[in-house]
Amino acid sequence: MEDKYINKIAGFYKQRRRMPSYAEIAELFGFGSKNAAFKLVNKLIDQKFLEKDKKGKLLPGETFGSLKVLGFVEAGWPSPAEEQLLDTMTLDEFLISNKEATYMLTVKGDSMMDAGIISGDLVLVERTNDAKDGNIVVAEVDGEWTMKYLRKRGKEIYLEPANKKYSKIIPKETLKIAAVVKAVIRKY
Amino acid sequence: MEDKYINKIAGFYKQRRRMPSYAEIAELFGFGSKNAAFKLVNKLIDQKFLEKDKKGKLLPGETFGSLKVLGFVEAGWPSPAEEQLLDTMTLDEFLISNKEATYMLTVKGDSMMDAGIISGDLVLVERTNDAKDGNIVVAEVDGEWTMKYLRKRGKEIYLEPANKKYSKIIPKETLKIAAVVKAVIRKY
DNA sequence: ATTGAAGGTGAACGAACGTTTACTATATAG
DNA sequence: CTATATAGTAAACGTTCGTTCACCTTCAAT
Repeated sequence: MEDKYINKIAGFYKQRRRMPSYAEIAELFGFGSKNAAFKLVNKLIDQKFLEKDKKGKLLPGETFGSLKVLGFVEAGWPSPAEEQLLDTMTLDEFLISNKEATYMLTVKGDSMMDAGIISGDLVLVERTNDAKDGNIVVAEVDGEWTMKYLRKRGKEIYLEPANKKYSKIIPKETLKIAAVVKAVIRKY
Repeated sequence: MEDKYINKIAGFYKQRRRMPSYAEIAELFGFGSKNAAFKLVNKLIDQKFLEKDKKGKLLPGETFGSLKVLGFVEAGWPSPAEEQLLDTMTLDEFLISNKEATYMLTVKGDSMMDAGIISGDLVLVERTNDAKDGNIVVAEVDGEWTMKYLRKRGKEIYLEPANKKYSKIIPKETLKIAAVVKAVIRKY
């Protein structure tokens, strides 16, 4: 019932990238008075769709721009009543810890196939200097750029594909690690 | 140089989930005057870090909460100068078209392994009624919930795993498709 | 029939808003 | 040295802000 209210406000937020003022909410719903908007908003706050600053500014509530997270659905799909209890989250916060240093790039080739990374996938990588053994890294080895597992065996450092077809790469001259892979994303 | 300015403003935005006013920006940097903030902001707008409403309200600029998107790094890592030219995007917008109907759930089992979906992965699914042949779907078949390829061969409808170890599932009684998989996410 | 929420209008409040103008100090360039 | 741009203060502007109060319907419960 109240869904169409949040939808309109969420629409405003999506388009304008900020929350509307009370006057704007009133206009949005065709109210003649800001007070009507004010009362509406207070109800939506009770229902956790919106939040308010200590300065009175509106904020998107918890269930606003966020995803519903299910465990696995062996028990069947949750009913609307159960949905209220679901955890929520935003993808950006979940996947990205350091925005400044995070990049997205496209995967080519099949050398990481056994790790579930296939050609066309997107990877989120973070520029960092402390790549650890076992991390998947983007690196420049002897002048060529690749994405492989990083292996450290004592002093020996080399790269290893996740595909039996290929063999490990031991740097002859230089091995420069540019970034480590934080997440893989495949979109259909 | 100017980085610390955006960082502070971005910090405010992250914490408070809205943009600061000029008075708040002034306070943030220890300015005694709103005008100092005003001038600062105009410079940051020139540099595309911020944007402004027609009402004068501040908005996060294009390079604000968004990811830098690289092609593939065969050409090496972009220099700071080249970075300015990179495309940017937010994950949420990229992955989610219909927030209301999108859920995230955890994958169990290895039946979709050959499609690059392994146990522990997260999948973004969208509740919909028009699943097409070839889609990966979350479905209830004869009372059990699974995630498989959907196959339609004329009138015949069945589910097919992406793993040679398993064989296709032809529903004896009921096949209820709850959602189709839109994206796969694996976090390290 | 009376009461009492709900849901709306309309006006008013002080405070905060974005913006402008005028002025000062401090560098930097010619 | 002088001119000029830069970065800041300070005060004032009209507007919009969130909020409140008084009032009017409509409709359901008592």
